Amino acid sequence: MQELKGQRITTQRRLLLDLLLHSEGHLDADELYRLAKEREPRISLSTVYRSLRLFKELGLVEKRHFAEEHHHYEAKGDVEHHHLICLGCGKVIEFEHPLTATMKEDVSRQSGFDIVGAAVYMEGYCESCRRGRA
Amino acid sequence: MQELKGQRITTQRRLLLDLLLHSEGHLDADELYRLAKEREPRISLSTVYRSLRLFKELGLVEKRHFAEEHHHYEAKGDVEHHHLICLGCGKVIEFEHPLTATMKEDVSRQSGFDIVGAAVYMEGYCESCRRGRA
DNA sequence: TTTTGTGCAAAACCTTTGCAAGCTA
DNA sequence: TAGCTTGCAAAGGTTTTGCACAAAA
Repeated sequence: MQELKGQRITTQRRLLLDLLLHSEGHLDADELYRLAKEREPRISLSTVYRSLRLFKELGLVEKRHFAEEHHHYEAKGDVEHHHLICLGCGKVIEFEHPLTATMKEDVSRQSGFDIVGAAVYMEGYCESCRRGRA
Repeated sequence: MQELKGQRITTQRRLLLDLLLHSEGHLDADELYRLAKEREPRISLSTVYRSLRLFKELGLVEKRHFAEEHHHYEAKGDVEHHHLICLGCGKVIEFEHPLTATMKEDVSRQSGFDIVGAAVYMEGYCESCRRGRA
């Protein structure tokens, strides 16, 4: 665990990072806090928030803003992936798409920005929710 | 102003919608509240929140979750556009891109979703911020 | 031993809600 | 007039912060 460049490696940080890496993704602060308490009952919610901010600054996790609610955090994987959210049941599906790279280049060229990240959110209704609504 | 299908047209709602339509977009609730108070000093923040929720339900505005902060609201225009945010100065640039349509179709076909909306967020550093950092 | 991180409690925010009074249709 | 909408104040939920103690380097 060299990942915390310069920052101290504490029991709490190791535990939280571990939970983020091994979870299926999309944890919010409170869910992470509850999971962490199972293994480390004295951990505090402030520590969870402070660690998440640190991890984000170090580029280890990403902070997502899904449709309606609060923030979700997800450990950064190798491939950039995007999110499709069902407005009916809230299910989140991840996908990749080759065109995002092209889009990034185009936007970068047109705007003069140095683009460091791109996120695509799509929303709609999944098959079962659509059946329920029809 | 037929836009409020069935809902009552009040001074407050007319004012808020007007501000949203004529602003350069990306107002948050508090900014909108301050603008509205200049013209209607007795308006309350609750009314702003209630109206924003209503407008959103009617499809008149969109709620955006930019990089770090709280929600921003933007009147829905004719063309779907996306956002590029400068991590240095916070500037928000809007852009359109033809490939999003293709992407929507692909994702819809692969997932079986009926996709009703797509949003692309990119972040990076604009030219002047990049110069400052170099 | 020095510096950084933690837990706790309190504060700061943003957003929603209950209720009596006001306004729209 | 009947019912929806408002303003106010209070509550709710999430996130941040101050401080004394604990842990890491």
